[in-house]
Amino acid sequence: MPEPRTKEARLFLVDAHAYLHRAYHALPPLTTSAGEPVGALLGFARMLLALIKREKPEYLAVCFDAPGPTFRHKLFERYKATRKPTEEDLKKQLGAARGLVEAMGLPSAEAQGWEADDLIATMSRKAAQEGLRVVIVSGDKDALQLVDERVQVWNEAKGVLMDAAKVAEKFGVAPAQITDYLAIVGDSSDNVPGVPGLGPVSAVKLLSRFGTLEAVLKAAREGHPDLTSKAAESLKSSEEKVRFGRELVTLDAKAPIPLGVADCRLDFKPGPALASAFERLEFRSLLRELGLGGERHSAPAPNLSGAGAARAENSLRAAPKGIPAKELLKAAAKAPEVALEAALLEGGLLGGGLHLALALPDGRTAEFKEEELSSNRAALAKLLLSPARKTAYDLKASMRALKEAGFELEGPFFDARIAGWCLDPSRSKPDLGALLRETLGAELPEGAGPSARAAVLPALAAGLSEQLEEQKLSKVYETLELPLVAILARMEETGIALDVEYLQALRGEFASALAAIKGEIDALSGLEVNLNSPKQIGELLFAKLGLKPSRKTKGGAPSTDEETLHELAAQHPVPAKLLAYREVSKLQSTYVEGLLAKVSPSTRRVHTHFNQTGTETGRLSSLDPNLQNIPVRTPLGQKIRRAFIAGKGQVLLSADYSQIELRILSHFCQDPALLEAFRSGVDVHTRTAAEVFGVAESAVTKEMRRRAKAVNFGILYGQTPHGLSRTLGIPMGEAKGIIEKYFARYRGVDAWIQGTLEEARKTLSVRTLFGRFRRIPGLAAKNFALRSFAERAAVNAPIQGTAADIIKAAMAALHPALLGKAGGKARILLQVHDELLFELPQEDVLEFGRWAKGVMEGVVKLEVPVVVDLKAGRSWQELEPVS
DNA sequence: GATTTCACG
DNA sequence: ACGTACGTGAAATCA
Repeated sequence: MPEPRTKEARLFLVDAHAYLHRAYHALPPLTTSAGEPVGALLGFARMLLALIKREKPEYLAVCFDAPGPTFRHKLFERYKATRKPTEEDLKKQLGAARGLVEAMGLPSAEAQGWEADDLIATMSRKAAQEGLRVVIVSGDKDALQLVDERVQVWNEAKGVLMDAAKVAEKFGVAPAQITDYLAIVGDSSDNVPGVPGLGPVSAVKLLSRFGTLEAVLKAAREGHPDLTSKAAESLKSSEEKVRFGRELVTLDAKAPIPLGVADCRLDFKPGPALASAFERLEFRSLLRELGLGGERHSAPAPNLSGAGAARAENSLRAAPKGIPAKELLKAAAKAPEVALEAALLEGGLLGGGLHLALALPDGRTAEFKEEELSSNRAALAKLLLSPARKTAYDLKASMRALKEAGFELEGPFFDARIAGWCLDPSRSKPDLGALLRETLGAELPEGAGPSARAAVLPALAAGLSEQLEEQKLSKVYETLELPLVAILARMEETGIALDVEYLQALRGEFASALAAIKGEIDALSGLEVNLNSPKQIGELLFAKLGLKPSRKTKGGAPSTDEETLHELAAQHPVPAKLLAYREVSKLQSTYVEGLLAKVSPSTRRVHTHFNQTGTETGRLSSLDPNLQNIPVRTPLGQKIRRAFIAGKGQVLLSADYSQIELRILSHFCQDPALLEAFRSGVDVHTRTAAEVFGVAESAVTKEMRRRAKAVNFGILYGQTPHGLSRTLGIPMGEAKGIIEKYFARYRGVDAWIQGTLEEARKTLSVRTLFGRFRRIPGLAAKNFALRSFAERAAVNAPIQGTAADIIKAAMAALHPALLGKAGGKARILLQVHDELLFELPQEDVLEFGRWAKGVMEGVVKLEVPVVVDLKAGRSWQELEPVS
């Protein structure tokens, strides 16, 4: 049925405490100049203002919990007992919020002995009866019981509007059944007990079979055949508790509040009461946005001085001003810089439409959608290719969206997200607002659209540039990171071909294997457990089969991981079967099914996304799907790798840096023995084995080499005797002995580690060979474990990070050929930390391979040779050395 | 959403 | 006496 055309008036109901909680945890602990905490209040006010601006509700009520106990506390003294006591700062602000809402002139409700949820239920019923639509702003599952044809629940944090259909889709029950559902499933945060052993799936099954909780309980009492005996027992023994739970989660729509629907009519005009409240709370940015004075700029920008600061201030002060697209394009012709934010809107079968926002440094902005794009295509295309600097937050995303819509983008570029990450790589989340606040001390309005986001970019870029300069990070940013953006965009767009038919056959093979193993385990153990559940496996192994748990997990449960299962395999046949099951199950779900689900129907290839700002060390990461962790170590795993193939007439070429991290270590520590090992070209692990175990290289056994290899890797990670003893499965004492011998033979390594730590403790940070920076605050920790963790990270980061620098520099150096400008036919598909994977015509392998090897090896000069190995073949699994 | 496990370099 | 290798992302279960 089509939606009614006429727009009905809507009542928005807001749970004040939920809003305040969200704001409290989302924002840093801001205070007024007098030290009064106001962070949550600022967020709260911003969220309310954003809601009003965006939704323009005809009616609104902000509902407060009353202080003091409610009927639920009397009902169940442990109600919410598991919740942490409210922090003192938040408590103060909860009290002040009522006054703030009043000053803002917004309708509000509160009733002694009642919770905000009950007031919302009450108001919701009243309004629905009077024919209004109701939108409850809440992330709380309890609120869903109120949903009906007129009432919806909006989960703002997730951006989902829940109606009856969505509730059914998400939970599998009707809104009227939500209380029964929650009573069965339970809710630990509200101390609702639930029925032990019954989870969401069982709850849905039971409720759809019997309709109501009471009917389910009755069926359990009567031993109804549709109930398993286990479920019936559990239900019977928790009958009283579950009824209690139901009462706890049931909202009471009979709260005695004088507020009527008519009282909630919203006529929001910021007036003097609001202005004086905001002034007292020192919400200057809000005052300015509402046009209520506050002409003084808020906090001075932290870490910012000089010309960049002035530029940033000036251009931020210019309020964003929307102008027609045509006009902006004309003005942009003379501008040195244009900021942009592009995205593809969700679209139909023909793909989504482009939505582009442009901003000039003077604050003028324009939005381009279908109409503006089609009537200004030529002028826009020209601007995007012009020498004006293109500034973005996540340039690669904008670049790809533009490309999809047929627009090429040419440099120079600035990417604020990458700049922010270079300055502090722990800042990895996509959050323009936080970056703006930390860089310029300015606020991005809540829910700012593309225009508003683009408008702050020129100022932000100026601030970031200045900081990059100050922190000596400009070179890393400009020479390693920026050139990578277009390369990664191209790699994502190219994708890699998958042998889909092969994978489908593999899916069948794995499915039978899984069923077979499961059958064997069931037979051996005499019961059925979910082999995917570590909890159930633990019960099977340790309770039923009586095996001895060896280690515990972080959460205190007995561990069932691979290492444990290997140990247990000596005692019983089941653990070995479990290991086999785990291996196949992992390959099936993550790789076979995971990859098949990601094959693009239009290209028949998979297109990963490279996150350029996702690690603390400078590496890339790959996601959706992750193509940097494709199996390789086991024969079954190699079957997965075999699915990655080259296109017709082409081959895959892999170029990987040999032992790059150990070579970097030798460069850093200048240890003569280690340098000599790499200069002589011997197998470094064999050499280490000979040194540590005091034998000739020719006398090194496989086991000796294996141990030496573990030691070499261990060094890169901040070796400990315990760690080595575990990876090698040898006693601690033996591991300790090996490490001591290593450090005695390679004295320079230990000296470098100690020197690196000493230097790092001074600045609480480390740098790579190319100058990439990482903060390591944990070095100052009092807690031993935290500090040790930080020390290992401090040793590892310069090595791992330098390796990342090197391969990034190589990619930038390969750039012209990769973009096909030099007539190159090779396309780069993937980067896997020390490996680049190309696709190219068979006949070009030798020539291109030699060239790429030369570029990769020559991009950095170390004290030891940098060596790249080439391999090529039809699939990623069948690679043969290229000579 | 947190926990556990496991794939890679 | 502390509790361990460094860096990632994804799937499944369970609360």
